[in-house]
Amino acid sequence: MAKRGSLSREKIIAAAMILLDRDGEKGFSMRKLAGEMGVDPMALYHHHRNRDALMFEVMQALLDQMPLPEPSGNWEDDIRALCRSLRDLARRHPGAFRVYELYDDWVPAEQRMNEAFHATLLNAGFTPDQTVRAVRLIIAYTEAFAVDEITGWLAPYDDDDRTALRESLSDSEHPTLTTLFDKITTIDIEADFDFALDVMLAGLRAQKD
Amino acid sequence: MAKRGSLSREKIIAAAMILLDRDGEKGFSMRKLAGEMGVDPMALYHHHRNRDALMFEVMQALLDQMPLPEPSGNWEDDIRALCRSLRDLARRHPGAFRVYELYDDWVPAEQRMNEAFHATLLNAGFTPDQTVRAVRLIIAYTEAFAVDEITGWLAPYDDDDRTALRESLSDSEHPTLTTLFDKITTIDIEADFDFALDVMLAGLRAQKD
DNA sequence: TATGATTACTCTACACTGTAGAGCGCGTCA
DNA sequence: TGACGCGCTCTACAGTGTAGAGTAATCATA
Repeated sequence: MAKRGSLSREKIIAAAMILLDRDGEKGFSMRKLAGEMGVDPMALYHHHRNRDALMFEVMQALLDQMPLPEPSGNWEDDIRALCRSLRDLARRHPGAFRVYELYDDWVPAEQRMNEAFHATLLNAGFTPDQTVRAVRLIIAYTEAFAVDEITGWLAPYDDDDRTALRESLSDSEHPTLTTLFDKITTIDIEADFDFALDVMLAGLRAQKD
Repeated sequence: MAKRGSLSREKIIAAAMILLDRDGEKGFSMRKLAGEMGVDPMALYHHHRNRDALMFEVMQALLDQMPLPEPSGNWEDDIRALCRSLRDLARRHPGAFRVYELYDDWVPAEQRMNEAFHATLLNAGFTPDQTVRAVRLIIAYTEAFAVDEITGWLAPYDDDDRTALRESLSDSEHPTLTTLFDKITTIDIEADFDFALDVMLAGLRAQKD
């Protein structure tokens, strides 16, 4: 039997996060986590009601780790910084972030981040309606981008992917994709992210006037 | 024993799609599908190598059902129409669409849609780089929006959600969210989608010059 | 220090997943 | 009629989450 103090809510949450980030969301199981911690699977249930409850705590811990950059006075810079911080969080904890994205209630810990986004835009002079809608757009995109990034979707295509794509294209049905083949398969992820932020911020700027 | 001709690749795909849309991605299982079709679970494996292979076929069928609106000559209208068509597809097949979103290779059938998006922007005068990046932005957002919509994330908050949100907010730590409470909980989904498209298109327009 | 209560853990078991491998019977062709 | 093969079923296994009962270590009290 494992030592008495070997488990605690916090230790389990921390270990779950490590396992998630190492083996991915699909690779996670309660039994595996218990094995990792040298303990019987059911021991975990003494500290967390069930798997979902544990995942909820992991998400809280995840979101608590997101740094909120200090407001600079320039709303566009601030939005950029917030988006980068969110994206970085996903890269630091890809597994936990995936869990967060798959979860379909909201997590109280997101309110810290939400407050920052909303305050930035509202203080910049956007109307309440614009603010709320703009935040939904920006966060939805940034999280989608982050998920694409951590699942390897935005890495430059390797040889297998290139030939697979080539074979799925017919010159007659996909002339544009054929033309753009090199651009599509060579991904500059930083430029992509910057481009998207530029577009959204320019669009928002236009809304103000 | 079930009648001989009761199964076929296509019938299984169609039945899987119906089951997915009815019970959701989590509610789907091979055994349940077999039960639904009045057949032993293993019978399905005679027509599809395994669950993943079947899901792949479902995604193909899904994407083949997406109508591509005729180009109008106005690139902004065309992008709007494509985004609406993609969103409508998700609403018609929420379960299957969810599977598509969770899948982490691409599906050949998406190339039809990709071609339309890329052609619209390239023909509108965007550079190849701009075109490729803009399409990634637009599709990433639209799909994220569609997922949020079909998972109920963008429905107006009910009473339970409102009180839960209220309780997770503290006036001192979340002054902006407290101020915006009504706007946040009253979601006008059509206005949201239009707003996001307006912003992205305005941003893209600005990139052209 | 002895005794009882509580707490932290383990064990067993169940219902559910996907799917490998063998078996069985109908339909078609020789 | 006989043989063959295709389409389906049966059984079984390893994996999942987790309920419920059992056990042992610790703490509280006398």
